[in-house]
Parts: sequence; structure tokens; C-alpha cells
Amino acid sequence: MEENLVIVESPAKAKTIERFLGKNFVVRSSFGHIRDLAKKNLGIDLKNGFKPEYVISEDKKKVVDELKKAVKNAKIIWLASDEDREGEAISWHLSEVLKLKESNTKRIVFNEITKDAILNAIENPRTIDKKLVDAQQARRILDRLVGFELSPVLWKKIKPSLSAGRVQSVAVRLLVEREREINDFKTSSGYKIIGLFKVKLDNGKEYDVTAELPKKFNTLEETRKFLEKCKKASFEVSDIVKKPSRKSPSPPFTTSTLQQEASRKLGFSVSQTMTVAQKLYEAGKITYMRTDSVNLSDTAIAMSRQTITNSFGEKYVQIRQYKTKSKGAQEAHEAIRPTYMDKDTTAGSNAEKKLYELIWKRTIASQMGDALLEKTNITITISTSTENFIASGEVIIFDGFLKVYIESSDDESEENGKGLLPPLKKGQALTMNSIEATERFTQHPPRYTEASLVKKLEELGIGRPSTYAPTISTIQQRGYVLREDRQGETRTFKVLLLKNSQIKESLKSEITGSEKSKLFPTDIGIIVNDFLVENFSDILDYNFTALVEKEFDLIAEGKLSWPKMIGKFYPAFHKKIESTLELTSKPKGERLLGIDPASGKKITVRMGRYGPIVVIGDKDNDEKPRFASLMKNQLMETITLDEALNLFKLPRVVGTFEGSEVKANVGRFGPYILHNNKFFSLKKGVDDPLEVNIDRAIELIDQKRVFDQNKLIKAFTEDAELKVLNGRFGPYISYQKENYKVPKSKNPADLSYKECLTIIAESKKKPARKKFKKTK
DNA sequence: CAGTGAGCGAGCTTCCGCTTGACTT
Repeated sequence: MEENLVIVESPAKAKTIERFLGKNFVVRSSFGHIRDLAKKNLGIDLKNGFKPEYVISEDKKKVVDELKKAVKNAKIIWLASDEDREGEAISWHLSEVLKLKESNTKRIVFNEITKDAILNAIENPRTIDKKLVDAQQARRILDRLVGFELSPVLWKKIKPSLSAGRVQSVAVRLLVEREREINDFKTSSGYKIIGLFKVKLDNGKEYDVTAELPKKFNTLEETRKFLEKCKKASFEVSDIVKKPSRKSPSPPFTTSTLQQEASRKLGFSVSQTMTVAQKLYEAGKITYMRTDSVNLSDTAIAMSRQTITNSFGEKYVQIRQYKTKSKGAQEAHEAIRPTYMDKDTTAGSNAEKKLYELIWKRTIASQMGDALLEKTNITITISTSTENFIASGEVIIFDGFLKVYIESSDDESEENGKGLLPPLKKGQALTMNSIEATERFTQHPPRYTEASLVKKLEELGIGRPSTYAPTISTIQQRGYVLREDRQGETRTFKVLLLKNSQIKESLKSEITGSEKSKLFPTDIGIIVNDFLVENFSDILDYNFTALVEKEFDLIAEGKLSWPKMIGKFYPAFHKKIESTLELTSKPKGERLLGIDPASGKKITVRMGRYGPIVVIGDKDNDEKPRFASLMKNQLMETITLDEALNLFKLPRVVGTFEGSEVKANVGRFGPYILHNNKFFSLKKGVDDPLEVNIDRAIELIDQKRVFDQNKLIKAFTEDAELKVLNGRFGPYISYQKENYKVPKSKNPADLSYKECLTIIAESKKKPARKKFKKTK
């Protein structure tokens, strides 16, 4: 018989701890929560004080059975789930399900996986904190009530299978409101003035100095006037200000900051970051990756000190303890850091290497000294104007943490590369080489990326490290949001150049508004959001989570009972659900665009059964209304009358090729060319079905033909339905509309008819694959 | 998949937070 059974949440953690504890201890994992509210109905007895009905989750039955066996064989059970609300609840559910007795059950907690921390925990056991468990139950029940009562309202009023919840609906709201800010944004322009000067110092050396006017001119007129004045001006250094400044390293990574930096520096999606981090964690290379804590264990700090000293020298060491700033942090774990600080790289996939190195650098930098800088601002007066030029420079006196890590910023326009200035003195005269005035435009607020949305959610205290990635993917799966690249547009801007006493005006062009991996709300996302904000403003409020968190805290302190809290919330909420079902009509987002000049009928945009459409006329008239779908990058909210009229120009005859008509149109999978009943997709962001010409169409048809030829690896005379094809995931066999993978051991080109049939038969023997849910 | 947009009805969908596999035609 084993003396002691320790139960933790994660199997990787179990493995590590078992090493620390020795022979008398067996360590098992619960794999997170083992039971949850029943999925049928609500799982909550509304007539009976909101009594929750808990069931053991299907995928946890095996785990529970094994834990039961392990309990039988142990004298003392140590419940070692995380030290936070959810962890406390996990321990409580375990003690209920495993029928643990108080006499031989101990609750222990540690928030770092080090030998000292664990031995210390064993020395200081406690009992389950039922008040904290109750706070978790309140959280769980509230979320279920909100989610399972709101979602069906959407099914009835908008579309089946939609969803709403405390976290996801606010995430969508952030995106919709940002999109509106962008639509409402009025761009204005001004002229930025940059002067290039030459200066000859006493030592005979000549230097270039670049200086900028701190203000922008609003109009071309003013700009020209200013340049005219500069023509005959003399320029002189009037002031030199040197200011020391310092930069401090950022704290070690939490889940959210790791997701942000991996997105900015490595281009990872939020879920990609988590998958790669999970791999590193399971391999024992980093600490736990779902954490809101910036804390480092004493051992980690000691290791960092050693590593920094060895690599860069003692003077680069500066030990720091960081404090978590984010709302609602529960700090059950350490920050995300390498397990062994002396390893600055790791083996593994490219992604694993890159992410590991990022984590290593960030952790090491967090224990290094501030960077010391000296900023210099030099004021240059203009004899003919009251304006001044400013030349600024920056010198690094001591690089400190910058030796290993520079944090990236979401703000792309941030200036970099301010360098060294020549040793100028007050009164020094400068010769003007040229002055350039460039028209610059104000930028609309940036669209969210996955990672910047996570950052915003964390700031609002909404969601947890374990749910950021799933939330981001849920709102995309529901069709509320698309993650997309968008091509920018060409914009022209004016440039005035003063050189050799002449002012030359020219037009230049730049690409603006291009977006990479940004989140765009869809029409459905906007309709759902507006409906929810209109009818359930309290839950959609950015402070809703913060408000209920305060009450959860009261419950955890024993100052409020959870049924009382839920009892206060639910009746009014439920009443609102019923009145909304009864009183509101289906929101279609209908908007009048104008009058069709050809027929004189009204043109409207609205949500149709299969997506957003524009309609000419209405049902009440004798004539059938005409319909057209919006293109993928058009929004109901912003489409104009002209754009709508263009949609009715499709399908459009492009020309003829090989004796048959070539047509352009937009289908469910985007714009396409139709020729001889065959479809050829138009290239996203390149071709426009309204403008594509016959030459381009033929080019696309040819390309597709070549592609299809390469697709076929082998066909068989025995059976025309059987083919070996080249696909996205490598070679496969296609037979009777089903696909089968070609084993890696076989060369697809050499497969015989018989071998193919064997492969098909083999793969049919395997248990039926879980079919992915069809998402429309 | 390359059209559709009516209306009825059965049966389904759905939340947030803990965890990891099992998937990848």
C-alpha cells in the first residue's frame, strides 16, 4: 500500500512533483475539472435555490475511476490543485466524488514547482476553503444562466447555433465599436517639415544634421509661406538640452503578454502560441503557460543571477520582483519562464525554438539593469520665422537589459533609430541643404489583432489565461469575426521641396490602410452585438465582470451567500429574457440605400437567409424584387448606393474563349469565372469580378488547367472512379467521393490498382473518424 | 457549391474555466 496520494491538475506537474517527493508518495492528475453542470436543460434547479446538478464529464470517467482506485490504496490523500478559485473547487469536487474523509484528506497549495515550495506545502496542510468554492459555484452558475438563456434568444431572433456569454459577447462588442470608430474617423492632413543641414565644426569636419519642426502646418498655403521665408534665412543653434533617461525591462511573461509578444515578434496566432508553449511545458522546458502571475521563484532568480553574471558580467544583474497589475489576477502559478535559466536555446521544432528563446530573453532581461540613455534636443532658430527646428538624438550610456531583449510595440508608427548628434555648440551656424514638407495624414485607431484583443480583455479583467485562446476562436467560429489581411489603397500626397532657393511641388503615392491578420466584425457579429447591447446593456457593459467579481470576492470572504447573489441577479435577468422574446422583432439590420435610377424603386440592404443582400423593390409590388449578395469585404453598415448598384451588374459576360461565353460572378466561395460549366476562382485581393477582362480570365483558366493536370498522379483503367491525387496534405486516393491517405511508406506514383483497394479497405477498418462540425 | 430569399416543424445548437489528447480530408 502506498502511504500518500497527491492529486494535482496537470499530468506534467504530477511527473515533476513525484520526483521531489520520493517513494512514499504517488502523484496523480485530475486533468482539470472532473465534473461540471449537467448539459441537459440548465443543470440548475431554479425552483430549488439554484441547486446545481453536477455530472462527471464523459471524458473524465476513466480518470475518476483510476483516482478512486488510487484512493483505496492510500492512507493520506493530499489535494494539491491550484491555489485559486477554480483550483479550490476542483479539490472540493474531488473530495465529493471520491468520497474522501476529512480525517485523512489534506489540502495543500504551492504556487511554484520547486522542491522547497512543495515540502513546505506538505508541512502546512489546511482544509478545503468552502467559501472560496462557493465563489466558484456562483461564477459557474452565473455564466451558465447568462449563456444558456441568452443564446436561445439569438437562435429565435437571429440565427440558430449562435451564442452569447459574459466574455465572448464583450469581446465582440469591443471589435464592433472599434470598427465604428474607424468608419466615423475623419482623416485630416498636415505638413511635416524636415530640414537637412550641414555644419562645419572648428576641427574642420563636416556633419549632416536632420531636424524637424515640432508643429505641422495645416494647409499647403501656410507651408509654402514658411518655405518662402526659409529661402533666405540663416540658421543657428540656440539651445542644447541634454536629459538623462532610463528604460526598465518588462516583467516576465504571463499568458497574455506571451501571446502579445509572440504575435508581434513571431507572427503567431494566439492559439498557435499556446500549442507551442504546451509542448515546451510537457517537455519540462518551461513552467506552466496559463498564468496571470509575473512572479519568479527564488530558485529562478538565483539561476538568472548566475546566468547573467556568466554571460554579461555582474554589473548587468539587477534583481527585481514584479507586482501583477492586471485586474482579477489569481496568481496560482509562477510567471512563464524557462525551467533552467542557463539554457538559452532548446531543441525541437522551429516554432518551439523561437518561442523558447523569446521566453528566455524576456525572463533574463527582467533581472537585468536599466538601460541608461542620454537624450539631446537641439533647437535651431530661423532668422526669418518664429518657428524653430528641433534635432534630437539619443545615446545609450549603458545598455543594461537591452543587451538581450527589446519589447515590440503595436504602434507601427513609433519612431526608431534616433542616433548620435555631432558635438554642436550654442551659436553654431548651420547651412541649409534642403527643407522638405511632406503631407501626412492622421491615422484611424488600429483594428485589433487576436493578441491586442486579449490584452484589452485582460485590462478589463474579462476572461482568464486558460480561456483567452478559446474565446478568440469561438467568436471566429460563430462567424461574428473574421481574421483577415486586407490590401491597402493607393493614396497620393503632396511634397514641397526647398532646395537651391527653389520650391518644387510634387505628388507622391503610398499604400495606406493595409491590414495583416486583423480582426474584422462581420454583419452577423454587428447585428448580434447591437441586439444584445440594446436589450441586455447590463451584461454587455464592460464593467459587468468587474462588478460580479466584487460579489464573488464577498462570497469568498463569507460576507455573502452564493444563492443570495444569484437570487438577486436572476429574476430581473430572466424577466428581460422573456420580454425580449415577446416584444422585439427579428433584427435584420435593414437600411435604405437610395433609389434605383433605372426602375425608380427603393434599394435596401438587409440580412437574408444566407447572408447579407441588397434588394431592389419590395414584396408588396407585383414584380418580384431583385436580389444580390454582398461581397465578402463589404459590410451592410458601410455599403453605398453605387456599390450596391454594381452588385446588380453581375453576372457579367466577360467575352468568349474557345467558342463559349466567359462570365464573371460572385458565389458562396467568392468571385469566380464561369466557362463551359467550369468554375475558376478569381484571386482574392487581385481580381475584381466587375473589372476582370477576357485576357486575365483566360490566364486564370490556363493556370487552373495546369494545376489540375499536376493534381492527378495516377488514374486506373480498371475503375474510372479511383484516382491518386495530389492534395493540400499530400498525396491521397479518391474513390467514390471519399478520400484516403496514402501511407508514407508507399510511392504514390507506383501504386497499383490492387494496392489502392487494400489501402481503402484498411482505412475503412479503422474506427470512424469524428466528423468536423460543418460550419457555414 | 455556383442558387437561394415562403413557411412549418422536429431536433439540435449555447456558457466559462480547469485540463489534455485526437484530429488534420
